[in-house]
Amino acid sequence: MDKLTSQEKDFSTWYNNIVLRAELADYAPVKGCMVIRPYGYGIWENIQSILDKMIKSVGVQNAYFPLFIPESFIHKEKEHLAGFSPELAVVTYGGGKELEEKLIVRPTSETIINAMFSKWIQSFRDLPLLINQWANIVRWEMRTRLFLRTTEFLWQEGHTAHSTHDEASEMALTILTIYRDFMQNTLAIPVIYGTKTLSQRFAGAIETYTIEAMMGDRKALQAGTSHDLGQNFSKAFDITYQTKENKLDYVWQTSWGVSTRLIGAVVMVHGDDKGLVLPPNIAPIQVIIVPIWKGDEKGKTVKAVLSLEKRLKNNNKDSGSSLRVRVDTREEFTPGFKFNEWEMKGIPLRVEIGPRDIENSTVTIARRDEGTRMVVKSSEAVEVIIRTLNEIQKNLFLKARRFIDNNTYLVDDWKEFKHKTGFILSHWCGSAECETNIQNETNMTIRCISMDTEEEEGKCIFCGKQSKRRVVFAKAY
RNA sequence: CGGGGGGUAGCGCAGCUGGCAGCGCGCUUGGUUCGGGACCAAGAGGUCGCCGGUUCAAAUCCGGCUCCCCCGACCA
Repeated sequence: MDKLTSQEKDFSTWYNNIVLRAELADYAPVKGCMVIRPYGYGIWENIQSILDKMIKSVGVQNAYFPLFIPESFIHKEKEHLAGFSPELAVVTYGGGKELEEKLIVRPTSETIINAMFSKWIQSFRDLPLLINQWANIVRWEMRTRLFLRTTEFLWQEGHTAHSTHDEASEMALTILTIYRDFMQNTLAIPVIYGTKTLSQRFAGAIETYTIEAMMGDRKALQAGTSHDLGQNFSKAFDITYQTKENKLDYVWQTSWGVSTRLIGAVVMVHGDDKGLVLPPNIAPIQVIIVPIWKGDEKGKTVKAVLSLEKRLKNNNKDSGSSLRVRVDTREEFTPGFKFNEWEMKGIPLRVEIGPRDIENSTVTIARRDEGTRMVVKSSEAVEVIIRTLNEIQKNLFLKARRFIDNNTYLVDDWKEFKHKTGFILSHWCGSAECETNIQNETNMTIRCISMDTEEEEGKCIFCGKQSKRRVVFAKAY
């Protein structure tokens, strides 16, 4: 097996190699599309199951809407249409005949879901209506990258309707908080969060909230969005309800989503030159046990290995959160080969049980995040493994946090601004013109107007006009 | 859409001054190994991206087409 291209040498090649060699995904026969392989899909399933519980915890229910959207629906909200029309896939034939009305393959489901909402919502008693769906969508992007931007991708999209703007706005922020917590606690990826500028707002929203993460090459990746849609869609789709006072009013709405892009983020935030590094909370395999034997020791070794596997799997079994463990008993590979292979796949912990361990009643435990090894008593193995997995989860977050901190700069000088890479906190006057000029000259965009920064008097980094707060600039994926 | 690279065994590639289609890894079988990518032996595996042309003869030369990847513009 060849060595990986290093991150340092070519981050993009490194990323592609990891995705392919860790068997997360493969290129599909259709341009811009990918096949998510079992190992990569296992990560997605873990993301789904954890995030799904969080979404449901605030009263949202799952449903499923069709892949096809009548073309006329897309035309109902004009900003939405303008934003999406360049990247739509359209079906014109079906059953051997040209269709009377073309069908759009959904690029997002606001239109078809809201068409249904207008049927379902009559009274204030029907509100709030809180719906989520796990689905695939299609956007005909010019340039694609595995997980980060593919023609078809998987995501969850939430769509809600409320009786007041305050309530809708609060919903959009509640979801933003859920996304932030999920990123940080589950994926171990620190994020900044805030609002998008007008020019980067979702097509049809009155406010777009975003969470942004920093990848290993210091570029930003938008990891999730939550939109305050105001009444734009309810007016376009005539979603009205009768108030307590017997008046007719339009509902206030939100929509929000995260996608399989998160898997790409995990790769680019935690991965290293040995391969993938997975946070234990989403790793399909948390512990890999590698038996090592010479000659006739096989029987004893396998017995010890299977016994440890059983103890790990039975731990906490009743609470449904038992450890995900696998034993690598393949005889056609040497231990050294297996070590490298499982490191490529990012397994958080490796347990080795060999002749020395058998003799001393110990096991050897190797951490993927720090590359360290320790020998512990067999009787204490389960306890140590659980504790270490927790430490790895925390350590990955702290390392990533430190990386962001070390690559975030307060910049007030234009020359300095142009030469920095990372998150740049600078003043901006608020004009779209400056935003565009800055992008043209530096390739950097405003990632978000962070909710964590205080108001502060200053001067726009580009034009020098008055500014009330710093915003976050970065080059982005 | 602009710039670059590429399509030859499952993967990575060589062969391109026409003349029996190769190498490494992987795969199969048997044996020896096993604490950081083991070794020996014997095997299996190909319409050289597609169409056409030149030639006694084309992976190789000529024309056309097509698909993929990377960098940029666009975007989650």
